[in-house]
Amino acid sequence: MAAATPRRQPTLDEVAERAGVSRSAASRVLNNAPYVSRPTREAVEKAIKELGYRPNRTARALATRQTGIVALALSHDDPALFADPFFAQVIVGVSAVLEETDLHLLLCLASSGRGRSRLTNLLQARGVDGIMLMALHGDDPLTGIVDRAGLPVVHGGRPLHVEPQWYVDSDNLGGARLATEHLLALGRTRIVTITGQMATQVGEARHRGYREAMIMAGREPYGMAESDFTEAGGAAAMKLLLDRHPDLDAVFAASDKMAAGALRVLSDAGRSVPADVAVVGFDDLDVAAQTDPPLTTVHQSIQALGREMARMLLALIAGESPTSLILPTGLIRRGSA
Amino acid sequence: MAAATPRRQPTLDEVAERAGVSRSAASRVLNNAPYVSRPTREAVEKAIKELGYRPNRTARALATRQTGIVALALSHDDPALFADPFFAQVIVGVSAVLEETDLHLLLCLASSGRGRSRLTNLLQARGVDGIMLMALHGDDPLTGIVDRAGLPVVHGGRPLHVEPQWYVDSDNLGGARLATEHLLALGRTRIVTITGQMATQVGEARHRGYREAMIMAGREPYGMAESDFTEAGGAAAMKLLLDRHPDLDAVFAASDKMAAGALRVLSDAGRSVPADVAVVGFDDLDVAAQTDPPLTTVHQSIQALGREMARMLLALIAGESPTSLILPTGLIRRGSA
DNA sequence: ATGGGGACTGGAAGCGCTTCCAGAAATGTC
DNA sequence: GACATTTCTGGAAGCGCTTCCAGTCCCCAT
Repeated sequence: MAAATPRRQPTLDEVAERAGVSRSAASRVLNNAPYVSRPTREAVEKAIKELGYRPNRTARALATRQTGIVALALSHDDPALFADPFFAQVIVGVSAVLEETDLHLLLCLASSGRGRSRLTNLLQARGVDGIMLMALHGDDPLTGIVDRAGLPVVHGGRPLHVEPQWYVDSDNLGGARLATEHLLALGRTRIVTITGQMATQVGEARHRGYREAMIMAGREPYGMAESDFTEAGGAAAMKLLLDRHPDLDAVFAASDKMAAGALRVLSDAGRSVPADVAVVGFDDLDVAAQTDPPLTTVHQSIQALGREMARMLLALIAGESPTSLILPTGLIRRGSA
Repeated sequence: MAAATPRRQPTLDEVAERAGVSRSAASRVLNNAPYVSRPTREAVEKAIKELGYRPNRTARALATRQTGIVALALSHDDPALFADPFFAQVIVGVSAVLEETDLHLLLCLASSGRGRSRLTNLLQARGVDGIMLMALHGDDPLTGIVDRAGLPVVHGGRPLHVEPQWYVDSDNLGGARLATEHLLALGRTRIVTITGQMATQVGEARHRGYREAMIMAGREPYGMAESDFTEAGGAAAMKLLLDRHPDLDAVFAASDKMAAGALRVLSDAGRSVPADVAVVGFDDLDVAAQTDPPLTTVHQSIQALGREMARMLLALIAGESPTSLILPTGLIRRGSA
């Protein structure tokens, strides 16, 4: 680089020499291993301070076979959709836990083929000590790649048809049930649902929660439209449902964004919320508090998801056998239901 | 870990042995260095394939003194505010460039003291080959830490009172001028501004752009209120300004979120936009297209910022001397002005 | 005095790769 | 056919750390 480094960083050998001890001794004080005498320790510490010595991470990694780095791999159809605050929340959660350790976070946006092969490479080259994976699609090839790596792997959410050994997931099923039960408790009977993509585990689980709640209450599922978790998608689905079931009196939308779209359509159609139609969303994003009326929704903590993923990975790396987690969701009552 | 790795990954020595050549020869084909005969190359390639060999990243890093990792360090007062899509955009831009190389991205959320010392450590321990820094506050201690590391450093945005050697920045000054000039061209004369924090370079630059445009047009700056880039802050500032300058006929808000807040207050106050009051924002976030009326604003591409930062860092690592960049901003005309 | 056991120590062998170098082999030149 | 080049090769020395191991030293019970 153009901004020259004045001189090499000092090495452990130099520290040892200056302290008048062997390199092994110096290494021992560095890792504060047992069997180091007071004078040795002090001499080494003095030398370290005087030289401004910092152990070289790479060298240590080679010797210990531990890189001190864990990866978070994110997959999404559209790389630009990484901008979804969802991912940011995961990262915040993960970082919060890692901050307490001396592990660092490597971020892999692995949507493209190129990204996937980079990830494969990273794993096989033992570039990280473990990996957290958020693959949102059912049949994401990442899942296989990562499981084959022979490294500790924690999944965020579950792929559609397989149960990974270690995962952290939100209780989507339970949350959707909660939402639907709330609507039923309100006396609504003609409850429809707007689902996310049924090809994702999240979409499927939230839909199943709705169905189960309806059936448990002795009712047939009243109507559903598959959408894509977006506001525009939610609006389109709502139009469709109004058309097919003009007498609907409640809707459970599997995401807040879709709920927001639905709210807009309902208002345009002259239905008042919650009087004519009660609406419940899912996610409890910021948007939920800002709709008109404010959205009753199912809360899940994405930061907590990130945190638990990181904790689980740490445990795995430490050789423990943690158990997979399903994080609780809860109903937040606001104005729309 | 509990999921046992079946067996060690093969090493280059084993590849060499199997191919019947020396380790140096094998290394040469790996890095396709010159002076490798056809038969040697083929024998090694065959052995690699048969063994499923992958060069160990750490070992290579130690030998070459290049980790193949670059860091992106983000600093913010409130770590939770990392959820701002701004950062996600930067990451998307950076990743897009890195994807074409074989460098990986290490993400450091370094708001806390702990985060900062971790970063310091990482740099001094030569854990990365270079670093990109987004320090939003003027006197962020990160700036000093990073500059002292003796590693290639690229700044995103400029700290308040210093000009880093290598940076990429949006043309905040020019954009603010553009916005104000647009308002002037519309015949508005009583133009006020809502600024972001003046302790940040962005806040200061956008305010200066407003002032300069006013003065160039032969007018005194008509009124300003310092805010904090948020919607709530923008609303509060707008109230203040309406109070102090009831006859204002235009407002330049230094962020779209503040503009959205201002719009809300104006509408509550019975002022129609743009008839009574013209409004221009800054950033061109998604929210700008969704306000009522849609917001005329200054566009800047955060992804491009990320991309250019990454490119600049690559150049620096390659030993070149790139030149700092100021990315253009442009006016997007929508309904509010 | 004697031996047994802990507390320390430094030498040496790695970790898995790159790279320098001296020399062998192949090629070219007249 | 003699010589200078050029291509190719493997040995060996790193990169900067950890860790095993065989000792040395010292203290205390016998």
